[in-house]
Amino acid sequence: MSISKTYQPKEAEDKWYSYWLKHKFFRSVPDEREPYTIVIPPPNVTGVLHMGHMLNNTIQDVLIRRARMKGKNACWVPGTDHASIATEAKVVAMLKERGINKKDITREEFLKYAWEWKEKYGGIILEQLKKLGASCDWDRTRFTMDDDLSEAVIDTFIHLHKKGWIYRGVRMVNWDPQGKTAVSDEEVIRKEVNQKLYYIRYAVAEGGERKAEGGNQKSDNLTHQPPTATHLTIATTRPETIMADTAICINPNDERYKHLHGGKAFIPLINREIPIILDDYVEMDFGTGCLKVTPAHDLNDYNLGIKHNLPVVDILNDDGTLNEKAEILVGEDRFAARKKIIPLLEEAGQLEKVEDYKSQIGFSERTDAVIEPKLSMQWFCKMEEMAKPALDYVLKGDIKLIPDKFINTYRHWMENVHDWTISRQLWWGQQIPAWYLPNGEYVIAKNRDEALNLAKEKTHPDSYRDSPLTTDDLRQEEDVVDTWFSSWLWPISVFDGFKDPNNADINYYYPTNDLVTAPEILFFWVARMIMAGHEFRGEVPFRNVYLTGIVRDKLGRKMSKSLGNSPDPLNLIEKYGADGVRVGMLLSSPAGNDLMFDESHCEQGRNFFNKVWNAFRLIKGWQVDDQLENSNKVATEWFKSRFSQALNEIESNFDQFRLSDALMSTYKLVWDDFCAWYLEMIKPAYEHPIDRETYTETIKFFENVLKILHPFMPFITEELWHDELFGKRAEMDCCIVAQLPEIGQINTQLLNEIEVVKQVVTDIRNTRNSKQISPKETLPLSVRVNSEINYKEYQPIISKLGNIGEFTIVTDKVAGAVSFMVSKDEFYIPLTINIDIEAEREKLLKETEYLIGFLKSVEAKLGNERFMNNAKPEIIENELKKKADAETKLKIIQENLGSLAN
RNA sequence: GGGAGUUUAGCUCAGCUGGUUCAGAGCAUCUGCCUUACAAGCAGAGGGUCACUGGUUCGAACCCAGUAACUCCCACCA
Repeated sequence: MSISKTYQPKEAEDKWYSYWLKHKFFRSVPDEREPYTIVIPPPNVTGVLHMGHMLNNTIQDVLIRRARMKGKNACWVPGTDHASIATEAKVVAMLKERGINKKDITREEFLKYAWEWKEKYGGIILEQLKKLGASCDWDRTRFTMDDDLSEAVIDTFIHLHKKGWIYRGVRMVNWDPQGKTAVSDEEVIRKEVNQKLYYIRYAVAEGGERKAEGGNQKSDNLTHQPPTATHLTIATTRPETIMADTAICINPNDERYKHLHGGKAFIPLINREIPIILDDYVEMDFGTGCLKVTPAHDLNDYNLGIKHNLPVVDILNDDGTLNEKAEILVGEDRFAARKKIIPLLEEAGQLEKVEDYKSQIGFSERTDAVIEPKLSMQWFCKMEEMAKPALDYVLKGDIKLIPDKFINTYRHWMENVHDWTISRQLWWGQQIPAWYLPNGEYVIAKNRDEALNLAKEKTHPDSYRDSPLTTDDLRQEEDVVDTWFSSWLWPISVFDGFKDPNNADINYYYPTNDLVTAPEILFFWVARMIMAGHEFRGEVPFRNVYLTGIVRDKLGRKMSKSLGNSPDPLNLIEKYGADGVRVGMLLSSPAGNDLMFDESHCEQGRNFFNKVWNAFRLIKGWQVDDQLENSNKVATEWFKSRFSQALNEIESNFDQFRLSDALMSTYKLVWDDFCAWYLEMIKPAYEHPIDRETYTETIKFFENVLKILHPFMPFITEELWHDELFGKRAEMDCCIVAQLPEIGQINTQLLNEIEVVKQVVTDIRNTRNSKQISPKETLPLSVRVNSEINYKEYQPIISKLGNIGEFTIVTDKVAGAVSFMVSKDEFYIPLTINIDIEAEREKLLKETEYLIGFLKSVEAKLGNERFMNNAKPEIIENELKKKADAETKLKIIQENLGSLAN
C-alpha cells in the first residue's frame, strides 16, 4: 500500500470537525478544572467571513486549543451581533426588492420580516468559522437579540436611568441620512475629502438700511459685479445650506468690517434678512473673515447660535433632502442641491469664486453616508463616572492591553469621554423602555403594566388608584438602543449574568481570560465592556486584550470589498487547507501591527503540513527488528533536550502573546530539528530495519510533535494522531484533548556539542560542494581534537550524515588534505585528487586576517583602562575568553599554513 | 491642530537590562542535486551605511536631541 506523497486536507477536515462535534470536545460546563474563557467578538449577523475574521478567529482558536491541551476547561462562546443599522438597511433593501416600502408596514410586520431574514441568512458566518476549525462551544451560541440578552439590555437601561446616568434631551447629534438615525460620535469616521470652497456674496445694509440689491434680479448682467462695500463675501463648502443661515458673524476687531457692525445681510436667492453679529470666535485670517452662521447644520454654528440667541432654521429632512423651509430646491438631495445652487448663484451674480479645498468630512461607520449634524431629541448615557474605574483597571494593570502602546490611546479617550448617544431611530433592536403619558411626561419601566403603575403614581401621587389612566394612554418610545448598548454586556450576558447574577456559569467563567479584537473597536466596545463589567459585576470582564492589526494586501492597502483586493477566505481554505491558511495568517502577525497578507504565506503553511505528512510517511514505512541494538542513543537524547528547550521558548512566546514567534519556534523545531536532523540521524538505510527502542522513542517524539502543532494545525494533527502507527486509540483519545508534553531535562552540554557536530557535517557537505564530490562518494575523515569533545561519541552521526567511511582521531596534522576547523578542532579530509593548495592557503589566510582583526578589537578593549574600570566583571571575563580562544585558533591556523607550505 | 507609533537584508519581521564572533529569522534570490519520506523537497551560498545628523558612553541597532518619511488615533476652524 502506498501513501500519497501529499496530504489532502479536504476530507480529513470535514471528518474530524464532525468527530469533534459528535464527541462534544468543544463543549464546556463548569467543573473542578481551572477555566479558560474567551467570548468571541460577535460578528454582524449579516456578515460574511472576511480576512479580518480569519486572523481574529485563528488566534482565538489557537489560544483555546492550547488552553484545552494544558488541562484547562476551555470555553469559547460564539455568537452574533444584531447590528441594528446594517441589518435594518439590509432588510429594508430586501423589502424594497419585493416592492414593500418600510413606511407602509407596521413595526410588528417589519420585525417579522427581519426575524425571518435573520433566521434565513443570519449566522452564515458561524458556519464559515467551522471551516476554519474554530472550536467554539456551539451549544452556547448567543445572539444579541435573544430574549435573555434583550431583557438584560432593558434592565440595564432602567438601572442606569435610576442612577441618573441616562437622560433625554435635544442636542446636536450625528445624523445618518441613509440609515435615518442618529449615531454616536464613535460611529463617525472622519476622512479627508477634496471639496470646493465657494465664495458667496451677501448684500448688506449698514445700520438697517439696505444699500444694494444683489439678488434675484434676472437678466441684469451682473455676473461680474465688482466687490464694493454694498456686500460681503463668505466662504463655505456647503452653499446649499445658505437658506438655513440665521446670521453672518464677523470678528469685532476686524477693521475691514467695522462699518457692518449692527448691520444686516441678505441671503442670496431667497433674500431673507439676517443680522450681522460679532464674535471673536471668527478667525480674521481664515477665508474672508465673514462666517455664515447655520445653527441647524453645524455644531459650531449651533453653539454660536445659542450664545447669540439666534433662531434655528432646519432646512433638511431626515433623508437629507431639502424641505420647504429652504424655499428653493425643495425636495432635492443635499448634494444635488449643492450642484444646482451654484448656477443659480452665478446667474444672480453672487458667486465670487470657487477654490479647491480639502477638509475632514464625517461618514457613517455603518452606511458610509455623509453625516449631517442635526438637532434632535435623543437619549444619552453619561460616561464620566463609568469611565473612571474602567481607566483605572487598565492603568493598574488589572487588564493588560497587548501591545501596551494602546494604553495611551485608551487613557486619552477615557479622560475626554463624551456622553453616549444611545437612541437610534430604527426598529431592529431593543426598544427603549420609556412610556409617554398623554401630558408628555414619561416613565421608565420594564413593561406596559409596570409603566402604567408608575404613570399613575406620577400623575396622582396621593391617590394613584383614582388615576383615570389606562394602558392605552401610554405610548412607548419608538426608538431602539444602539447595538453597542447590548454588545457591552456580552461577556456577562452570554453567561446569563443579568437574569441570574449568581448562577454557576457566570461564577465559574467570569471574568473571562483573553479578548481578541481589533483596535478599531477599542472604544466602541472594549472600553464599554470594561465599564459594564465594573458597573454590573464589580469586576473586570477579561484579563488580557489582544489587539490584532488590520489585514492589508501586499501593497499595504486595507482589504475591502470595494477594492476587490481581498481573497475569499473559503477559497483559500479550499486551496491551502484550513491548516495551511491558519499557519499563513499567523506567520506574520505581531500584535497590534497590521498584517500584510500574501497568499504565499498560506502556501508556506501548506508546505509545512506537507512536511509533517512526509515525516509520517517515513516513519510509517519502517520495519522493526527486535534483535537490533540501539545505536541511536545520542540522537534520541539530543532530541529530548532540544525538544524541551524549544518547548521553553514556545511557552515564553505564548506567555507574551507573541504568537508568530511561537509558531516560528514550533516550525523550526519540527522542520529543522526533527525532520532535517533527528530523522536523518536515525533513519535506517534503505530497506533496512530499525531497532525497537529507537522506533518507540521516535513515535513518542512524533506524537509530541503532533501535540505542539495541534493548536496551529488541528486537522492534520488529528488525522495522523489516529493512525495505527500509534496503536489502537480509544474513541475519545484525540489530539484535541491530548495534554501538551511537559518540559523535561535539558542537557546543555549535549546541545552545544551537537551544534558542533552539525557544523562538522555542514563543513563536510560544503567541502563536497566546492570540490564537486558527489554525496554518494564515501570519504575518510580525521580529526585532531583540541577541545573537550569526545568525537567517538558522535562518530556514527557524523559518518552517517556526512557519508564518511574511515573516521580517525589523530594527534598530528594531516598533510595533503582539505582541512576545516570547527570550534577549536581540526578536521582533515585526505583527498587523492586535486587538492588546490593555493585555494587552501587563501582560505587560511582569510581566516587569519579575520582573527587578527578580531583579536585587535578585543585587545583594544582589554587595553582600555576605562573599559577595565567600568565594565562588569563577567563582561571582562568573557573578553578574556574570547581573546584566548582566538589566539588558540590563530595558532592552529598558522601551523596549518606552515604545513601547507611543505 | 494634539498625541502615539514605525523606519534593521529584495519582502515580512525579531533583536529583552547598551557588552558573546551582534547585525539575526522566515520567505524570496542564486548554485548544485529528481540522493527510495518529501522538487510543496534536499545540500550549500550570497545579501545590511540598523532612515539621516549630532550627542552621551570605555562601548550604541539599542540611551538622548534634532531632521526626514510613513502609519494610526483624537480634534468643531467656515
